[in-house]
Amino acid sequence: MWQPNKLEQERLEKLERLQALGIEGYPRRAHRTHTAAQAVAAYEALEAQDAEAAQALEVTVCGRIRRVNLKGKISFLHIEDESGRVQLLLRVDELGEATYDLVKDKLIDMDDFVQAGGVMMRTRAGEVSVLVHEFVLLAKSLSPLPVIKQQVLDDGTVIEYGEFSDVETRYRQRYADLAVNRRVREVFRKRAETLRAMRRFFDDEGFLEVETPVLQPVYGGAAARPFITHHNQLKQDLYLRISFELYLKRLLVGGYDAVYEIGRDFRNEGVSWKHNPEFTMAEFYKAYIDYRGVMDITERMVAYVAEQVTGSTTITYQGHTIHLAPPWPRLTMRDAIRQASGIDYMDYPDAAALEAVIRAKGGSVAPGQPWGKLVSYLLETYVEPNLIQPTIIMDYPRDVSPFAKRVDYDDVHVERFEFFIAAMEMGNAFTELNDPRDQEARFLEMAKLYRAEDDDATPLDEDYLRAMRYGMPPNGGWGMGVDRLVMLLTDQRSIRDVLLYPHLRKEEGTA
RNA sequence: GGCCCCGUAGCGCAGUGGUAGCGCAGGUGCCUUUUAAGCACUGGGUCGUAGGUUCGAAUCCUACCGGGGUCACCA
Repeated sequence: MWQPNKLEQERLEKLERLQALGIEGYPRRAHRTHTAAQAVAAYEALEAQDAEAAQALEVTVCGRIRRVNLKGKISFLHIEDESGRVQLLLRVDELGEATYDLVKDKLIDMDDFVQAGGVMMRTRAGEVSVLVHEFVLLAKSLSPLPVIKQQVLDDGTVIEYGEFSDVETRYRQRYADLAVNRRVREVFRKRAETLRAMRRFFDDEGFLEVETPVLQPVYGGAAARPFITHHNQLKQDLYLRISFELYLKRLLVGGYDAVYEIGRDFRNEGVSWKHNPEFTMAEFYKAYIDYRGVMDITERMVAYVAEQVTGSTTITYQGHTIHLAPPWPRLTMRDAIRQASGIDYMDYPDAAALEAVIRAKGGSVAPGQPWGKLVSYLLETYVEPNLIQPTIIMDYPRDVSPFAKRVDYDDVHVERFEFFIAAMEMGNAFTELNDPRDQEARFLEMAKLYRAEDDDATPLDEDYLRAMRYGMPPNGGWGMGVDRLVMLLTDQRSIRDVLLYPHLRKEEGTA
């Protein structure tokens, strides 16, 4: 139940006073001929040709009031729409007293949406403005937004005074955050551009965009705890997908050469600066290439998207200058770990020995973990934090990679790589296993390996094996955390800052 | 889940045992080219919640709620 505070009560009273004057607080219709940016641009273009003619440019603009400066019989308002801001010059002799007094008596507030019709002009101070002769309230704001003032310097840089920075309130009330913080709006514009650029890239490469089930009877394709839900009519438990992998590869059986999907995955696990329970994943599978082909596509895709979104393949992330142009260094996992930690894990072929040497070096790992997980621990601890420039780490242990093909003449490693940028794991890819007998064995092996300690052991997907038995072309597959790429391209430190509505605990007093 | 930090007016913050403050925003008045407009006057607080210690608590203690960080977890 809304309890209006003092400021809100004042605005409610203003709304009543407006209604008493016959002025609708939330009229049905609005009219606009120019965005703020278009109005200014149109005037400047005309002015460049003919200063006289420019004075006759009629516009009607709409937007939210972001600055109010009342000066007696003349007032300046700045309104903002998505395109930017434009100044309104209100004069009592242009508007008439009745309308002018709405502003002078502050029945119109900061944050209200208004419509203003008038002619474009330049003030004495030189600002392109609308000299208003028609002024209409479009929507009353009852709750004032946080106040941020800005100073625009001659070179166009904007200095902001006052802040709306409380992260909890910003995430809970993203609408207020967006309304007030222009830079936040910019982040989500770049997010959209990132997605567009990715789709354009894959489409141009001949991939088919597909959509596969979010609700799955058997989850798989990754190791994560799922969210469980239930279909009432079918009396069936369903899982929210943790990956798209197995559904996408079935499509290669179906005859598509190359497919991709961009969508939401759900993982019932911890929340952190790089984890959200639901997040955006991109995956592709392409027939007749191996993981080296996937590496090439990865490098080109990331460079292309960066170029499209930021204008360059060299970006700045949290103070680091990062070069995304291909080629990226490719290191085997064994070499990377050996160089960074001094440990050659091939010298410790069983889990107990590897665990012992990790402990001897001061590492802390849970006892009894599979060998491959210990190797992953070494990578995460010694290698990953230093991978600022884009780097491909390849050839992963077999027992943590149930969908990847073995490396030739190597019983330990599989053709799998992950790529890292800014010390973040961005994605994961393999030469995909397409032998149904091998795949079945790997499922069973994984179940044996993980059942003991993981309550989320990946179930065996019989239908996936059935699909594979019809024949699956050799293929390379790939998955990437899109949110992390957006973080990189927008220089944001937390995944929450690239999600419009990051997950938060339920607020007290709300349903 | 463990540990650490934070929660004071709409927003940003100060206040570490003795009458709750500042800036912006708000209200009233003045101002016909301002732009972080200006000038004068002025209202506004369950100090996250609940207990406790104390003559006295925003301040110290405990628990809880919410947030952030970090570790664990995330083949």
